[in-house]
Amino acid sequence: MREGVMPADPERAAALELIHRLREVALRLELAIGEFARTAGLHATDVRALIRLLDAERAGLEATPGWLAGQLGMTSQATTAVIHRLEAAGHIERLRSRSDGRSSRLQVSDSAVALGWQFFGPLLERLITTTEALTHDQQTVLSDYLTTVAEAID
Amino acid sequence: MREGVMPADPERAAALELIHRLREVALRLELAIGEFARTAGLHATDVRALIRLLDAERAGLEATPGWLAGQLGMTSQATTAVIHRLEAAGHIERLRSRSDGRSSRLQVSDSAVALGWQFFGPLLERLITTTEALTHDQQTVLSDYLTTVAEAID
DNA sequence: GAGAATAGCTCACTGAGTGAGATAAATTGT
DNA sequence: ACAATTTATCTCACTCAGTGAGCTATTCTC
Repeated sequence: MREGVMPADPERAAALELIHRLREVALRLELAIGEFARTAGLHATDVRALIRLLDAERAGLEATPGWLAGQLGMTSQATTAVIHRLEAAGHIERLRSRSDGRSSRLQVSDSAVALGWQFFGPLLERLITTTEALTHDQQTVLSDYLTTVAEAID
Repeated sequence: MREGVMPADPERAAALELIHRLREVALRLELAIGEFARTAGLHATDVRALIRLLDAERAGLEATPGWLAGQLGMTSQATTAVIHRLEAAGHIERLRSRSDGRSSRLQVSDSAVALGWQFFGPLLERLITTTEALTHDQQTVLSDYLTTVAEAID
């Protein structure tokens, strides 16, 4: 069954198993996002956009439509549509960028944050509990590993 | 800035940071899938379907259209379309299920595996190297954590 | 074996995302 | 200072992925 792809190297097999588990988590997160989108009357893309906008806010970056397009891996036109949808739903506000007159600053509204908190709150609490149960050293290992993986994907 | 969502509890803040990092990995994986889909002339959904089918094969499960629909979080009609696209592209084969005459068994073709290996191979090798660099204990911590997280999401 | 439930499909439709091209602000060259 | 170029975003027309309604065939239940 698919020889050549998974040779009988136990170390390698264990590493693959772990990577598959990580992918499994990624996939389930994506499904959760889709489910949330459905309950909120949004699309998965819209939710992903909101998440990225909140990330930008947390990191202190200025979120512009162009930046968002890059984050979503979509064209600027599609991103324009996403922004219009989110704006119409009252989930984001478009403020003028004072550094560049062509661009605009995107800001997530409090209502959107509350909505996300309502849906993802319980899950997040569970995850926090799970994470806090780890020792500081274990958390460091995890954090370093995830950082390395994120860079490897890019 | 968004008071109340992230209180000044250092333990909690560290846990949140870690969870955000995990989400970051999930997001980048999704982007990589989208990029692969584009180069292969497929859609992100199609690639996700192939991944799930390979997962099923690895786990020794019989992958039916209905099962796949559930895995993708989509309707059965949309899944039918996905299957038709993948079948037309020669990436999967439809075999008759002998346990249930209404259903069919989906099997990923060798060409699709080769295609995926070609694109994700280098990334996978990097990830394996990163993962193998960990001690056995560290791998166990990671594996357990990821398993718990996956269950928490469900 | 009749009735209910289940697995998958076709059809008609909506709308998300793309390509081509327009507009307007910023940057560069002279 | 001002024309030429580049950059950031948007509009328009179109394609096709995904949904809802409803059909057929097979399996399960009594």
